[in-house]
Amino acid sequence: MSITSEGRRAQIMTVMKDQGRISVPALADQMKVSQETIRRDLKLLEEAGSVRRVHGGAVLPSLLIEQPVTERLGLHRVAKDRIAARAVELIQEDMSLFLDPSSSAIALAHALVGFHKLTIVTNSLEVARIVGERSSNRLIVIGGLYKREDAAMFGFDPPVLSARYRYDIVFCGIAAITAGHGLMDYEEEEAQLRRALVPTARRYVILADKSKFNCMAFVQALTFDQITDLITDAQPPDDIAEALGTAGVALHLAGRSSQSPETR
Amino acid sequence: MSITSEGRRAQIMTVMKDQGRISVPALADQMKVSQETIRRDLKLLEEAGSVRRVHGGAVLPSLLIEQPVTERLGLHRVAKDRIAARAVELIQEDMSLFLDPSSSAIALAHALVGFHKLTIVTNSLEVARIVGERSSNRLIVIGGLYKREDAAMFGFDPPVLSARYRYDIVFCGIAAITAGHGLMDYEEEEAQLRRALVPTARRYVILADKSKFNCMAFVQALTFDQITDLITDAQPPDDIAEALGTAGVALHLAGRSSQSPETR
DNA sequence: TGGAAAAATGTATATTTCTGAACGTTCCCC
DNA sequence: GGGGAACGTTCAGAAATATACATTTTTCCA
Repeated sequence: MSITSEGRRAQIMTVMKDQGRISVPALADQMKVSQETIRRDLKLLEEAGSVRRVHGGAVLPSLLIEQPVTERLGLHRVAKDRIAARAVELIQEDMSLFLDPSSSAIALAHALVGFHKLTIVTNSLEVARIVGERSSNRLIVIGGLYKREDAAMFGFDPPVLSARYRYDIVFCGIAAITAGHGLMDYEEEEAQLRRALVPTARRYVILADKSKFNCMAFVQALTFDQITDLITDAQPPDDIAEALGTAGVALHLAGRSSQSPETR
Repeated sequence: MSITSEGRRAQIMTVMKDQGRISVPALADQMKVSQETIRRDLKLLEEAGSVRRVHGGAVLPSLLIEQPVTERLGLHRVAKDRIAARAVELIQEDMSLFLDPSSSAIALAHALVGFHKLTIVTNSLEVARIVGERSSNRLIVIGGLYKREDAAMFGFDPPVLSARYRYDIVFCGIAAITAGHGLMDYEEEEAQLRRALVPTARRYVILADKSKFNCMAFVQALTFDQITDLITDAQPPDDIAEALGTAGVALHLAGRSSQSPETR
């Protein structure tokens, strides 16, 4: 069947995705190798993040994610909340908004409870849940194939459907920003969605905490001149600030200062 | 089923989320391990914050008890769980299923965690959330305008999209059943969806607890000869049973017998 | 094409982890 | 306060894993 060790590991992943979990003896029997070899394979696959090892075998990591999705927001939660608060200042009743599947957009969704007459469009299951449960705004959900990593729907509909609408503001998160490469994502599908939204947006707002500056991701999603606003929580590096200025992007700093300029 | 201890704890969590509380002896009996092992599992799960231990067993921590749609599920919860357990018996790996936005379908969604290779299509946000979080099955969400009362999407897509697919089984709840009027809904949109699904279904299964018999609703959604199976928790009245028989609908009774016997 | 180095695999043994039973303690209910 | 059920602790056996080393296979350069 497969002679190389690499091929065997690929086979293991096939079985894993098929069954969700697998035991070492079962794999050894199936692959006609010793259990030790299987353990070495699983060790490698674990280091690659493809599986999670447990006593007796291994399971797919997705099966173990049990924390509520609200927890996943946790990484730069305070920063995202501040950014969301700043984003709310751009919103007025009766506007139509698009929220993408990013943790920043989830934070923003939470902050929308004060509004009642917005039209909110999203392909994020989490954003839909929050808006659907907690506000009286109009909600339109974009369907498609569900991607577990993003907790969102992709595939056939997003490009088609989003082109049907015109948004007063599109809110998107982003994986990475550099002066040279613009705005980047980790996955092509997300990048495609963000590009498809460009012509539909009167105003295109990127939500990005400072950890996104000057790191890299795989896919170039947007250039600076395709967006209109960037909301972040710290002054970006000089080269990025200059690129933003050249492209005419409005920079909003979210922080204690911008919360209430008055001494109140 | 699962040999690993990790898998057993995952199973315990499944039972927990299903029933809200569980006793040590019941779990030991169900998992075929000693009560001591169960106590160790519960200890670990408590440390992880997944359950709260009480004398005699464990309960879900109050924070994890969902209120929105699960509230509705509470009404005839035990019956719906039994019906879901019976419905699972009709399902096999690799099947394609449609789940509608009904509390019965939500109960069924919870019961699908044992499967890994299903294709599940739904326009219910709640079903999507459950399937998306807790299983590795393929999930396709139908988009549209969100209706708060149903926690589901309706409007432009359901009739179009559902016609794209062919389902091995369509599972639907229903508001009311009488011998004379067939299967009824409260709202036209739900009825439209259920009618639109008829030509796409190889098998059309209605999930209905006994409280649905001989009450009335506004919209006639389906006739008996449009469905193939009815799963319920009590023998229906004679006239309905006769109508089902005439239309060739298979009647499945879900009861304690088809469940694992509980000492409680 | 040898043939040695490197990688992969198998085997043996030590170590860790898991499990169940025994026994003493705690808690609940009458 | 007492009986019984539930709980925690400890220990030994079993299972799984890690480590060390021998053996085989592959690679690749002279």
